[in-house]
Amino acid sequence: MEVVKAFLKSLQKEEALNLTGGKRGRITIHEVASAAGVSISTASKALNDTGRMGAETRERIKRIAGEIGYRPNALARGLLSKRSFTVGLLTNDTYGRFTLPVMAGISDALVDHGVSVFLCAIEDDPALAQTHVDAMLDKQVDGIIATGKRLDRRLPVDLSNLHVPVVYAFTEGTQDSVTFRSDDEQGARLAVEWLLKAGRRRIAHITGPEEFFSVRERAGAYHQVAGHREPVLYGVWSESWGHEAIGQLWKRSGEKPDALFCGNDQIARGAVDALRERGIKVPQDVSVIGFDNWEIVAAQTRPPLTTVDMELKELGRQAGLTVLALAEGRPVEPGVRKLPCRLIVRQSCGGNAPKE
Amino acid sequence: MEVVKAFLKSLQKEEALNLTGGKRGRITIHEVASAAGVSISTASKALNDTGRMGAETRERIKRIAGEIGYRPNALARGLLSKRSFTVGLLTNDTYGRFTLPVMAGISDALVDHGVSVFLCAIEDDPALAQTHVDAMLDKQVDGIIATGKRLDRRLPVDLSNLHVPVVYAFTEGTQDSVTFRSDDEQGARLAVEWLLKAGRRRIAHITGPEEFFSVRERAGAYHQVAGHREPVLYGVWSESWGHEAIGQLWKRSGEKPDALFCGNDQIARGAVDALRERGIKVPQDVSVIGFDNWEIVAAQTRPPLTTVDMELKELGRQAGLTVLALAEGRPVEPGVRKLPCRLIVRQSCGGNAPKE
DNA sequence: GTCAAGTGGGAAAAGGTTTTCTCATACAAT
DNA sequence: ATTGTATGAGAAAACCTTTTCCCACTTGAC
Repeated sequence: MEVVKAFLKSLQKEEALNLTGGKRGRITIHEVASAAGVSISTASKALNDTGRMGAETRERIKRIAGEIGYRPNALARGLLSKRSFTVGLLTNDTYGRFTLPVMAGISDALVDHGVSVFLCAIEDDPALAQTHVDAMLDKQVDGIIATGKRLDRRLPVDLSNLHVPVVYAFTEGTQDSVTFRSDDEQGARLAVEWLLKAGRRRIAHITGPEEFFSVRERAGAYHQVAGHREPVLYGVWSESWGHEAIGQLWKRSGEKPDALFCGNDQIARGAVDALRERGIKVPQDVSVIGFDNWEIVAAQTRPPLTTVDMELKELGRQAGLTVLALAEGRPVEPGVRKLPCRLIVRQSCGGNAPKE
Repeated sequence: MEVVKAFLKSLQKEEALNLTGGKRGRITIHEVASAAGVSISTASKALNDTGRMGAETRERIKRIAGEIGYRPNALARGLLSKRSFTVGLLTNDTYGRFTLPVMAGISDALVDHGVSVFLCAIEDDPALAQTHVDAMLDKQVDGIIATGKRLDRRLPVDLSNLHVPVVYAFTEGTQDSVTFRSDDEQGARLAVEWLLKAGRRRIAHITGPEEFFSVRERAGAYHQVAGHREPVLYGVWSESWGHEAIGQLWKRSGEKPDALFCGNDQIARGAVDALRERGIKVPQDVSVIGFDNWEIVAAQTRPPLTTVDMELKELGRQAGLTVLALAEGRPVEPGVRKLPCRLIVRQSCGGNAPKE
């Protein structure tokens, strides 16, 4: 309601603006038409390469439009076409660790199509989420992409019966929706196989809380590939847990691990630090591999971490293209699409950098 | 006659709606009007609390609108009012370290006003930047906020002669524009004074590249408050530089510093690690203070870093409110506005946690 | 009984664009 | 000369709201 009030006020102000500086009033297709001495219909058809007209007329109109700096009003166009060339990105990942790459991918894929992206950060606040969704719907977004920080959690808002397409990326979607996620199992396999290939045999797995779906998936792949040689240490997603886990492992009797597969880069970093404090050399004595490829952590660790990248930008790109396809009415098969992870080789494992 | 025609038309539309499953075609004010048995003008006036009509008529229309789930089409509204309730955020900070808090502040301030935010990440690519700006302008944004990762650099695109208001936040603006930035001088003073208050006297300053404006400003404040007791070590913004700087300092003859004021949290972290490796205790032997309050770094350091927070979210909030004011034609004094920093007390300095 | 003022509500224009339909001209074929 | 057929271009409707008139009716006063 207060919105409307402000709106009234702004209308009054506009005249004042005209008086003060004449900044208002964009160039419309009417200006183009009258400058070219044609009707607006002809101008429109010329600019959109539709309709029939003389080639030289078309060219002339286009030229004039360019010269006077005409740009079509997307609001008017959207009103008619029911396409706003706008999508919304909804996220509850306040920190942006996952959202930012996804966002970059979406934007990257859609900017060529003239689509802009509303970013809405909702912090697990259902009311805020609903406010944002309503605002986007009012603005006639062509679609919504929901993203989060966890594969097995929903956003705190129901997106299932909207009249615009919804695509889920890195968060749990509804039945019959399109969902993009990383293939954590494959990523974990990549990591463990790399350690095996480096000749390591006693590979430990230090990871996050067991209730995370991706933790269980990665641990499963670890068990499968590594063959249960070492136990899995579940904890939290922090450096200090990585540090502490090394304490636990080295307190035990028997042979120590010669490799660590860590659930994320922060844990890996904590572990590497702990190993250094014990005088254990990475990668000579112990190889360490992380997960996430969070540059700020992985690249700044000494030595820099070899790690698994979930290719979130590519994930965002595909989510963007998919929501666009849906918006244009092209058919898209519903279901969960797993995108492969990629191993980023740095120096914490020995081994060589990848060819590419 | 007219009435009958409109009625027929609406009937047809409704049938079509029912056939397709009801997903297409949002509810418009026409539906509200016909459901309430009034004209669309009356419906509009009822919903906007304008015009004259019976109180019970107004209430009835509002109730019906609510019941059938009417939401006004922002495109149509915007076309008329020339306000889209949309602003653009332009950033070249790919990593999001600075942009994300700023974005959060903007969104936080504007969501109550029904304004949504386009996020455009341009990676120092002028062509990409222009594409995004054009797309936003076409979509009739009410204003643009430009933000970056450095106070003394411009975005690679000229925003000076747009017909929408532009506000700069954490990036260099043009003459006569409104610019928000952190008060790095005050922030640095805060840090050094805190160290002095903790009884430290030999305070070293390890910081980033001298060509950064904020580096010089912070160093200036350091000199002023600490009284030149120790030299300034300029380097790069990385942990390894912090690590190396400790090497340089401790290689020198004479008394060692008893406190470090670091140019950012990464440097501080590198320094803390280096000190620990030398068996020097933080904060008992040396107090360390960082800058940025980048949680992922500051909170995970052992011990967690006391650091200076630039209050970027508040900065974003003010930038958002300012661009809104400008969009509504309210007068705003141009110039640079410095926002105070805040000291976040953790454990790397001794001292107590703040009261609040 | 007429007039003025007040009240409740509607018709229509406006905003910028696209699209469908119609019209006018020219030219070829009959 | 008449019909038929391309061809080029314009008029008008449509998208959904808001806002500005304007009309019809009631009431009270003279």
